[in-house]
Amino acid sequence: MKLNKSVEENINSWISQINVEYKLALSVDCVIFGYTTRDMFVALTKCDMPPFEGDYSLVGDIVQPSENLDQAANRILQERTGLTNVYLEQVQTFSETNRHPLGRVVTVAYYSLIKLNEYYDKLPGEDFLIWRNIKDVDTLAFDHKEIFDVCLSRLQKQVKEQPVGFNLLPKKFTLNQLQELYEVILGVELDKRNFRRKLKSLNILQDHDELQTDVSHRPAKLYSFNKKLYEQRVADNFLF
Amino acid sequence: MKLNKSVEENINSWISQINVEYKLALSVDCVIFGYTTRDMFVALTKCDMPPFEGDYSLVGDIVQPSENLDQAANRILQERTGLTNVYLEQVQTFSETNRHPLGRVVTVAYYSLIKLNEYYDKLPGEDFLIWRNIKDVDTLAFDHKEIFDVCLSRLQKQVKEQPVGFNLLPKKFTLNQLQELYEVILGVELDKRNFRRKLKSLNILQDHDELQTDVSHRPAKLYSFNKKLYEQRVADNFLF
DNA sequence: TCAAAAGTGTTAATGATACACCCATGT
DNA sequence: ACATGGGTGTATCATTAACACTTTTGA
Repeated sequence: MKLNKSVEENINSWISQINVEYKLALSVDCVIFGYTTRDMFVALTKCDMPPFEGDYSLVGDIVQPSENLDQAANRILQERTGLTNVYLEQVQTFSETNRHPLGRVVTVAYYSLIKLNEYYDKLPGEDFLIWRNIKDVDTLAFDHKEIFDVCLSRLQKQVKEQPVGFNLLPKKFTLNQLQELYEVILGVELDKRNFRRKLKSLNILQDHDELQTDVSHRPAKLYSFNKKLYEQRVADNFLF
Repeated sequence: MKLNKSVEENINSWISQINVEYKLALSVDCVIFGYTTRDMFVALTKCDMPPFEGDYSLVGDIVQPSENLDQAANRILQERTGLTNVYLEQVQTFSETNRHPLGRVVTVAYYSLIKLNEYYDKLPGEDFLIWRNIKDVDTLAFDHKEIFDVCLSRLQKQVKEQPVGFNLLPKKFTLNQLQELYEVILGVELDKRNFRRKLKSLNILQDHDELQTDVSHRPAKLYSFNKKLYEQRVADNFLF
């Protein structure tokens, strides 16, 4: 793999990890989706690598010899957000030979889902991780815009087929919060009554007979996702 | 990556390609599905690598420095079957650190679809590639059984959402041939009248006003998949 | 004339869509 | 009392599922 000389001279956090003796480096790039009321964000970080200085990139890292891809993705999540037990989903592997200026880096894309409300105080400051509204993502370093688009499409598909959305809400939530989440992810408006009928018919929500507090209007009932009901339903029929 | 000494000593077709200086090798493994009337096969090859001597494995190879993953998959297909322009779909990347006895090999799984009827005479002999009925796949070398299962599930899902099945049939086919294909892939029986109504309503088939020949019963009409109609339909609404 | 697969319609059930008003709470 | 979001039902339409007989051809 030929390296551009001017690129080789630029030392940064990546070059120390890509031994030019390797034929190939493997990395994991995470599209970290963070949700908070009515807004979906993606975690970005500033890129200091030519020719992408000043651009933003997804967060990623080289896969270490001792770890598999899921472990690498979890480590990256932990290092960048401090969070463990985050929902992670492998999406696709990107391998264009010239996709990385430092040499041959094949990257495995993951998306992950984070409740920004709940964990915001735990998350590092703005200069370490930038949370960009997904509606405002235009260009990114490397092929990261393509990776972002593919991961967002995958999320949109999965949210219609599997109960992944609950990873973006607090344990207990109202039906309207859930509907708003679906609307933000899918970028469409949904009918309130049809949405409720649909979700209740799925029979995967647990009613806690508990109400919202601290709202200046009629408080809504709180529900939670019941994994056991879900698995039972999957075993019986299909779902969604 | 520590190598088991007894394994290191066994020279075979892989060890020459996995330089122990690399931290990691990247490979592509293909689940090559071949279809012929009422039967779906997968291409296997005999494995001579301890501890899997005598087992069968999927066909795969190391990704070369000059090629991306799709190119590697196409090359493997070409080398093993002689076929080009084969339908290929990247499925998932497998990365357990101990999945390969010779060291760290991360593999990207693809599935591909081949018309066995049409190309059977072009395919290499039995000792080079073994075509095993997918119903008879039990154990495979490495983690290849898991890869096979994941790829088969993916095919079953995609065939319900996209027009991939047509890659397994000759250009012109009868509606019953198409139905049999779906039944074999999905492992279920379908209702003839409902199947026909459904497919005609999709409006992606072209009627050639042509009949089967050489059959000892009433000949069926021949249809072909019309890509333009399909793309138009995708542009308008959704599909399937 | 027989065997073998081709071809064709209707009904019932289910799921999806469209749509408007009253309710409970805090201020 | 008012502003805010919470909560509910019905009618229509589209899709899916279940089901059996006649037709055409070659042997």
